[in-house]
Amino acid sequence: MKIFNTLTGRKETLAPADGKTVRMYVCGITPYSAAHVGHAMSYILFDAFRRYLEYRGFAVRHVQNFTDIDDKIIDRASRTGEQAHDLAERHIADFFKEMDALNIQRATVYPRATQELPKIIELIEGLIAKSYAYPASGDVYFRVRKQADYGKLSHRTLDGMQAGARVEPGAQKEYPLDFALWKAAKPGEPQWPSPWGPGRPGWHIECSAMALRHLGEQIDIHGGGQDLIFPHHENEIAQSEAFTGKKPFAGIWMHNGLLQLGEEKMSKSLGNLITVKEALAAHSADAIRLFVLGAYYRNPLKFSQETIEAADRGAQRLRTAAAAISSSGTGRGTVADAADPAPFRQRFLDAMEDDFNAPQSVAALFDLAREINRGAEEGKSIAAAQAQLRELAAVLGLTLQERAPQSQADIAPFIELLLETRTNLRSAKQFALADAIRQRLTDLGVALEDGPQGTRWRLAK
RNA sequence: GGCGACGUAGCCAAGUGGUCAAGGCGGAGGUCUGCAAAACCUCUAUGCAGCGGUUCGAAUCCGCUCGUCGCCUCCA
Repeated sequence: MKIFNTLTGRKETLAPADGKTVRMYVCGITPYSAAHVGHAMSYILFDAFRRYLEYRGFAVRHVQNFTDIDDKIIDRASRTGEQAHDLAERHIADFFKEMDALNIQRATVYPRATQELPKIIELIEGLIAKSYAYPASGDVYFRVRKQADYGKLSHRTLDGMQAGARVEPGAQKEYPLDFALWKAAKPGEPQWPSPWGPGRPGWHIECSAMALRHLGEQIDIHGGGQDLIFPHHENEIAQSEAFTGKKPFAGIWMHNGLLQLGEEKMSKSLGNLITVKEALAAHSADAIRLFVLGAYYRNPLKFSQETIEAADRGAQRLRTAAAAISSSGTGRGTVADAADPAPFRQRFLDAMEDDFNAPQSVAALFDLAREINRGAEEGKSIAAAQAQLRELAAVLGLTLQERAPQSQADIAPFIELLLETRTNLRSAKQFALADAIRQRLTDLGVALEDGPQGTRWRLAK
């Protein structure tokens, strides 16, 4: 499988060291507020990527962090009067709930920054010992100029960055672009003891520590949104490679494009967001996943009401095909052969192998759906094709389940009673009454479809 | 100011040197149906922001112009 590597700017073959286990680190969230669809996009993409790797026989060790201590959390907590820790844990719990609802597989490990202090301190000490870092009044900074290849991921130079630097040079820094590994605690802030006094880790060091501790010194894939390339991932490389002396820290750097709402990226700081919770209230997980996977992961994607609704209908189309019944079941069909899913599977795989081109894989699924529907009309056997559709859809994390299964079980007998009555009315050519029942059910979100084998119903959306 | 992307049909979005420019949604017509829905069939970009250039051949490579976005500060 070939994957585009941000570091080299080329597609490269994914080849885990032991040939079997892919060690993948994906940057997680800072849990100070609700997750939005942009986060969902990133995690849906990496989830589908992981599912595909597993489908192809790789084992995946997937680590995703929580930055559960940082300025924003402290800030938010001080305003609400909540403990920083409680605030973070509350959002982490919500995050899990929402990711589960999106059918995102749990990572192997979810380390939290606040639970990795020993490793973080070990790293900082090591960097100081090698003079890659220096303490200054309780802070510790990374010496950016000490590393000749600093900037290689984001393809920048120190001079270029200084030109338009908006960073105000900290008084303690030797050089304006040096970044904090450790921040001295201000009064009242959460703090941990360290050789440089009480304080807390800087943003970037936690990820290096967690990756090193949970995956090893050299990992296969490091992923996240494109907005993390600089400074976050650049700094992670700097720290990790300086500490271990081994390059590359990550074999492939994989970055997803950002979700735009209107003409700007959806982000917490801009406040133009739709939360995952809101999205899930109105749309199925399949629809949200289809929306995300319908675009190439490295390109920006525009979110709009119209687009997500298109995904709703697309998801329904796939479900309908997966549940279709061949007309041969009625004895009408005469064709003995079966719909052949093999070419569609091949297209699906070829697309995924070439830099995880999910939109082309999705297109193959839609074409397979058409093949199934056509086969059903012609009375072909479609069971194998439907099994293939479900299997490949599952690789993308699509369930093809109708929504609201639990309430469906409860209301099913009542709906069926109504359908029975309506069927009798239709037999008696009482169409006005029959249509009235159908209309009322439609208004309540129950869609009816009259077919040669009787009336089928489903919950709409 | 520096760096990096992008601009493909009404909308979303693949394609990135050579049979027909994927797929979804929407729209038009048709088949089926008591009607509807679903499904199926046909159609919906002689053209890929604009202008030059390279090439036997370009949406696809190069240059310029216009427009949009991202990063350079927290951010998936």
